Amino acid sequence: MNVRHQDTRQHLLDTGREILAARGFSSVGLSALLQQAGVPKGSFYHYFKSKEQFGEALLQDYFDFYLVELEQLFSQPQQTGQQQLMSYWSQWQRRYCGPDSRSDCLVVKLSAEVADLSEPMRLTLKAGTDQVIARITSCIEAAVKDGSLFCAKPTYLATSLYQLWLGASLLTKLHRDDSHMDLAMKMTRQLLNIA
Amino acid sequence: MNVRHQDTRQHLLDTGREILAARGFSSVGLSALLQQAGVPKGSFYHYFKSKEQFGEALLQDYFDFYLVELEQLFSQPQQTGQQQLMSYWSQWQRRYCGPDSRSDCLVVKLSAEVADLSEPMRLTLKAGTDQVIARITSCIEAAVKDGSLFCAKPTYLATSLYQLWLGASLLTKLHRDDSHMDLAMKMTRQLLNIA
DNA sequence: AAAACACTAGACGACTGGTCTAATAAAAAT
DNA sequence: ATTTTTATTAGACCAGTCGTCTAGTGTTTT
Repeated sequence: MNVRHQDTRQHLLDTGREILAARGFSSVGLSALLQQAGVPKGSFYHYFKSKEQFGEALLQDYFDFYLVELEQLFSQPQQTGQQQLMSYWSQWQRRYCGPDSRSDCLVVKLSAEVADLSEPMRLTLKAGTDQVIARITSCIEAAVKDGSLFCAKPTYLATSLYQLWLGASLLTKLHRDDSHMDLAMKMTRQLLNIA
Repeated sequence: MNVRHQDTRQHLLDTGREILAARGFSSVGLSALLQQAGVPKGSFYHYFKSKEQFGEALLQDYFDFYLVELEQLFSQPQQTGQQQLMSYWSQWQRRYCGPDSRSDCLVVKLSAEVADLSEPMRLTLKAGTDQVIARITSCIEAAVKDGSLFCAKPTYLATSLYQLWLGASLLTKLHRDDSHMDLAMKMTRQLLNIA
């Protein structure tokens, strides 16, 4: 395994994430990607066997990163489970607001477009979101155990909250303001019984 | 205003809605649309000045139709406000399930893709969803008045529910099963305090 | 009967799409 | 040092993109 090989490959994935998060999958051509990455066009098919497989790898890479980040957030020992949970939603809220309106959540940006377009990409998104929800669920369970939260069905709560924030993010893309994120936060507090 | 003029134009919009709901905006070429509609290419630019403006008209047409449907649902005098509301979510649930997996909700399908691509289309989607949420809100208000529902902030509730169902629909596109719709329905009942 | 208008036909241009083959550069092996 | 193998790139390729344009067909209106 050449190190430069991995470098270029990762560089393409990083650049791709940036562009796809802003412009979607179909409307981004390989030439745009390669030009921005500074990689010659001929090289692409050396690193990926197709654009679709590139998208799949990119999503996988995204979730790998996302889940590590989530793990860090949910394993702060000095915080209660409830606090850990809330810092996740706060982070989501923060990222989707402000003037840098471009969201970087690939789930929001690509799910609808890609689900009917590519089975491998759809399955990667499905597996990734399942893992995220599962991790949120286990954080809720921990919060119940440490007494910082009451919840009869952690799975349901985690899934519903994730649904809520996805929908709110979609509407934020239409509105370009904080209102839907703010409301999602309000509703989240309510569902978690936080005064 | 020629009647045949409106016919062909409407036929293009109908065909477009079908195709865009399945394949998105960017990945659908005019030729595919025109071929399926049986309309020659030369005609397209007589009715619409660009693909973008076509998309805008299509979304407007979609919301016009959707809001009429919603109005019918919410003006059944023999039903309580709560029942009217629930039949809306039931309809949403029904449409997104079953083996005909292709959802026909353009908000779910196009919002993320189009928001960063076309300002006119983004604004049409924004205005449309705002109207839908407003109509749901007024249904909730009616339900509060007729005593079939208790709710302190109808706007918040309507928006949150819409967010929830949007997110659930997105995940349904990834999963291709009923689970997320079922859960959204459970959570909806809970939020409306229905036993 | 003529002039005006509404609509259709599809070739065309300039360009971009993803993909692949053939050539080069680098590394390993002899 | 020379061959063999591998890693990487240049650019051709053609089908497809959106949008334009001219020529022609109908249909009204005058």
